[in-house]
Amino acid sequence: MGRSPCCAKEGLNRGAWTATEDKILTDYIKVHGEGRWRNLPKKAGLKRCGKSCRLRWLNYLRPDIKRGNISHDEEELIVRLHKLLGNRWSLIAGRLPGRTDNEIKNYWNTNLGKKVHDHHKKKEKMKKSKASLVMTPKMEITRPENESNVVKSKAMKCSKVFFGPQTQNIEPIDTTTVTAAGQSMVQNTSNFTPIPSGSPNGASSSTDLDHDQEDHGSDFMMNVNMGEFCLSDLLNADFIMPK
DNA sequence: AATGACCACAACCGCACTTTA
DNA sequence: CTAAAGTGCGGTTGTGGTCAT
Repeated sequence: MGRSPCCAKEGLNRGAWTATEDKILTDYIKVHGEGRWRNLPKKAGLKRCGKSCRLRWLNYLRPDIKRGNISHDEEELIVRLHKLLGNRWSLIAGRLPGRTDNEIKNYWNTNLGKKVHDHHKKKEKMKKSKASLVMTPKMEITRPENESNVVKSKAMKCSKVFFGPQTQNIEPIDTTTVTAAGQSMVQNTSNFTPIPSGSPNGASSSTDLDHDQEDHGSDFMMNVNMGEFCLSDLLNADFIMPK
């Protein structure tokens, strides 16, 4: 089915936004509210594509945007949420008040991604040196680098919950609701089992990026009620899938 | 001082999902 | 029910700033 392009490219401004454009957009949204992005530029008198306006507003002009460095706590939270959710930046951003998906994505790509990657490499090295000392055949189950136990991003908004065979005794989770903003919500989060730090299976320290050992549930699809997590929970807990 | 490499981040693009007529 | 419009999301690119040579 043919689709008209989101906006005619001719005669539209591109690139960095000027202060005047910002002001026009902000004023317009203050009066008319968000939404109707496609028509917004025309009505507001902006020579911009609607998408561009939306992005500018969401990532930069919104009054509740928190600017400045990502704190250590936020960083830890991002790492954990990424481990859990993969590249679903909007969901991750939803747990970090004032932060945008774009900001987190950028931060990940420039900082955390590298950190985690390096960390992974270190671990691989250590594993290898250990393995060369004591080598048993079944230890050679390897997984591609960076593979995580997460639902693939862009896979679609999960509205169904699927557990692998080992989870059959789990009570069915309530159906999910998807809000207009695309945030998926699950009413029941009890299927996430937070393991307190220091427990046999848990990571020893919340500052440690090393959570590889929790590669449980690699074949599950589930929705997460992120609305019920809070920062402290996430910082003090690791996630495993129920068995 | 000039310039090339690298980094950070804003903005763009295309696809997929949702809503509407 | 279906097609088209509207919107959101994640990946990628472009650009300005900083650092190293």
